[in-house]
Amino acid sequence: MKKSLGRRKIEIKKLDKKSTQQVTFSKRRAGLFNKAAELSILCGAEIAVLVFSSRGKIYTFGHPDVDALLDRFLTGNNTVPPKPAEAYLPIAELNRDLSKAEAEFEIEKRRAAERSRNSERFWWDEPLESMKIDELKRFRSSLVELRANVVERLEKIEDRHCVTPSIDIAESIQWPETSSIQLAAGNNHCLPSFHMAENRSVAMDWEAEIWG
Amino acid sequence: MKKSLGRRKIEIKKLDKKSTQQVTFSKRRAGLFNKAAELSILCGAEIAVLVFSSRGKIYTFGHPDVDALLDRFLTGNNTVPPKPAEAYLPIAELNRDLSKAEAEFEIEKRRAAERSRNSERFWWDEPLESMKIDELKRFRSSLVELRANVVERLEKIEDRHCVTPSIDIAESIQWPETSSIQLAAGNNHCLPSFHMAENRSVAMDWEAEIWG
DNA sequence: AACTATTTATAACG
DNA sequence: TCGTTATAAATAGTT
Repeated sequence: MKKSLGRRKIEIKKLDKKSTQQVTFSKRRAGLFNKAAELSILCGAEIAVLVFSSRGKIYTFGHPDVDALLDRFLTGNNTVPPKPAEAYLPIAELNRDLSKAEAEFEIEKRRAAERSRNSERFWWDEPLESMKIDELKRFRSSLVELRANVVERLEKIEDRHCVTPSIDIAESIQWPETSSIQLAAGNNHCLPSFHMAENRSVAMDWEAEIWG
Repeated sequence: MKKSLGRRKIEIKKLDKKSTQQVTFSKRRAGLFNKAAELSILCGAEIAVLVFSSRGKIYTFGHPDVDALLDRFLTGNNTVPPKPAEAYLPIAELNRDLSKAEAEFEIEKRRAAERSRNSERFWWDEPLESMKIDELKRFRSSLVELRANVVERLEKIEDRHCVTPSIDIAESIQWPETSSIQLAAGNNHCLPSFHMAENRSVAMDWEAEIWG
């Protein structure tokens, strides 16, 4: 007899139920750190992982040491085989044939910034094709964050009370050579409830607006 | 007939064979970044992952932005991350610019189509790894979700504003002060993974994924 | 870079 | 939060 249905497939989108999100956050954070540890051991890689929970709590994993890795990353003191110089050069330097496009893009970007400044449009309305890929990722992230913040802010207004943002001490994982991996457990605070839109026709209108 | 023995269990220790290590590094690094992306989306977490290969090559994953997260971590300024001022404009202005933005968006799309027709390759047309395509899929669904939710919340707020005039909604939702737009190009720490290049069919798949 | 047989991760539940 | 279980997802070895 079945004691459980077992694992079910889920869509990768923000979990609406806070309890589920909490559990999933703990489990997957542990899984992520474990994957990072395995990768570093198997391949001799050095890895730092920083995780900020939606409530601002920090969890880190680092081998051999988070701060050392961050310092190495930020100062560029990456003295082992020098990374390709192009990795930190402007895109325009990558391919001369694209210089014209690059210039166009820069101009378009300035225009966009100007428009945003004038409130003629919003940053999240920028044409997607004018962004490079990591900007797309940042854009997406901003949207997700925007949504979270709008919702949270509206919750505050509706509930007529303020929520004090918490500042938590980082729970860090640093591990000595060849030791077994320790995973820190953390507790989360409640998230503002978040409801999916029920008016799908409106959603589809929006979708059509963006995706044509 | 068995075409392979399938996955074998391995001990988590440094891989001795270089070729194996390289392949494993690529596979698991992609897996790690994917896990990080899923966790950040599912739980609204902000995550930065830095990976230094044994040869010193740097790969990073960041949500929403590696540099911003590192800065947050190092400065201990672990409050709610700053958002573009535009994200907090009065609600009344949210709807106003949509049609204009849509029109501009259409123009931008046509320009892109034109470039495409001329076989003018741009750096953002470079084919992506499956992982990044996956992220873009999630990006799109996040967009749709965001729009649905914004619309829903605005409708709710409008109703409430009529019923309970004790709170000035528009003023409450506005953010005090923020400076710059996030659209400006930052460092491109993920560049190594953008160098895959030269598979046009994949690029077209990616474009189709976005423009549907 | 594909392909599978397996191992590993994890969603739902108690 | 912890344990269980069934299932989804990742991936080691091979081609």
